[in-house]
Parts: sequence; structure tokens; C-alpha cells
Amino acid sequence: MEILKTGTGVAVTGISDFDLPRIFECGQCFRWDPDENGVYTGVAFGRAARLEKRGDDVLITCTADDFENIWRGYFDLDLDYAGIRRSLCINDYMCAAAEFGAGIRILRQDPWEALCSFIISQCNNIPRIKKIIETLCGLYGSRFSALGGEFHAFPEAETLASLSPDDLAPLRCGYRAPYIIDAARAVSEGRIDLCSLSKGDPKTALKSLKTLNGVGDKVANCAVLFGLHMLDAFPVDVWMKRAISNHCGPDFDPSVFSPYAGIAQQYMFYYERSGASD
DNA sequence: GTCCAGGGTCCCA
DNA sequence: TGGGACCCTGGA
Repeated sequence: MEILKTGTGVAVTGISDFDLPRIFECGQCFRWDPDENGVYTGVAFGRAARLEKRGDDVLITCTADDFENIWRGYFDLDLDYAGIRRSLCINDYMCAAAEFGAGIRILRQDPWEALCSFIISQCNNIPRIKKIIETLCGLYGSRFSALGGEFHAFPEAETLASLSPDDLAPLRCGYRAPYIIDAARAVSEGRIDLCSLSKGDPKTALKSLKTLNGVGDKVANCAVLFGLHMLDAFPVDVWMKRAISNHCGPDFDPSVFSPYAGIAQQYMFYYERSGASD
């Protein structure tokens, strides 16, 4: 991999396993959208970037500082996904799933944003999740200019902690509103310390997160995988239940994929949801 | 218009 | 341990 400065940002050359639609549409994040040319624009950590695949290169429109401080880590550029993908190919089904999902990377998202987003995701479909999150950011996230446009950061936990569920009524997020506010209060008051959880072990993080109202096993595992970037977490939702019951034995144990069960999970999830595994 | 299900969780028997 | 309730809406 090589990083070259361009007039508008950086060009990443010689990177394998970097597929924009798969990264952004495998269900791990909710704030990236493509234009008609497949150029994705999104927001993370209060910054915006634009990504485009040109040949084998990935062009990232952003400042040089933002690339080093945010996007290099966000896109997990220094991890060898191609090698991990091959190591997960332990049977025909997993080879097919990993091949189908080749190019997915687990983004290093903001822990609070991931936790909050997956609280919203419960028993919800992806278009609606995205709509709720955009409304939330538009109402309570700080506005900033970038790339010739206006964007909103994801709201701080401190901001949401001072709200009541009624303040979230415009989101139309139903019973999830009090869950969001409870979580925001726990984080802003330090009862949940996402930063220190990210430095500990996944078990402790899961246990701590599950003390929150509205955070069960699935949401906690998503927050740990996508927010704390602990790549061995293995969220099981309705799609994963289907994948496991259709393609794995009755005594399936995700630890066979350790320490990258989370990446295996993402290949399985994406493969199952596409319908290509039927 | 109606109906089902959506990257679940909680509560109560 | 299992089933219903929960708030709302995208898609068929």
C-alpha cells in the first residue's frame, strides 16, 4: 500500500480488499451515501470525506491531516484483510461467503455513534435506521462546512443526555427514544466509559454495555465490534440465525474464527442478506 | 389500503 | 425458557 497526496486529498494505491459498496452497505454504518457515479460521501468524527474508486486506487477527498488523524484508522488501512479472508475459508460455505464479501472492511467508528446507532437499529430496517439517524444529526449534531457543502456531526452524548424522550419525537423512533437518552446519560456521566472499555477485553465491554436499558446481546456485540473495533465480537441477529441454521452445524461455535470472528460474521451476514447463499 | 417484517429487548409467567 | 408487547414504516 502506498499513500500519495493529490490536489484534493490522497490516493491509496496497492490496497486489496477495499470495495466501497460492500464497506458502506454491509450494514455496519449508516451515514455514507453514493451519488449516481458510485462516489460515496459521508461523515465521521465530525469530519466529511468523499471516496471514489479509480482503477485499483482509492481516492479520498479530505485534508492531509484528516487522512492521518481519522480516515487511515477509520478504514482500517493497516490491516491485511485479504490474508484474514483466506484464513476464514475453513469450509465451502465460508469460502463462498468470504469470496462474496471480499472487499468488506470493519470501520473504526466512533464508539458512542456506533452504540447509539445500533440501539436505533433494533427491530428496524436499514432505510428507516438511516432516516432516523440523519434526523437526529440534523437536529442535535453540530453543523460544519466541508467539501463545498454543509454537514452535521453525530450528536455528542452530552447533548442528548440533557433531552427528554419528547425532544426526540421528530425522529419517530418509537420505543427506542428513552433507550437513546438513557445511554447518552450513562456515557456522559461516566457510568459507561467507552474509551476505557476499548482498552479492556470484549467480555468486560459486553457486560458493561448490557447494563444499559435497551441494550441486549445483539446491540452490545455490534457496539463492541463496530464501535470498539474488537474484531472477535460476533453479533447474531435474525439474518445470522438464518445463516447459521442453514449453513453451519448445530454445534457451531464462532470461536473457530478467532481472533477475527467479527469479520467472518460480516461476510456471513452480507452473503445471507444478499440472497446469494440460497 | 392491508399486511408483514425489520441487524431486539424487556417483562412476566 | 418462551411468548407477547413495544413504536413505526418500508416494501410487497
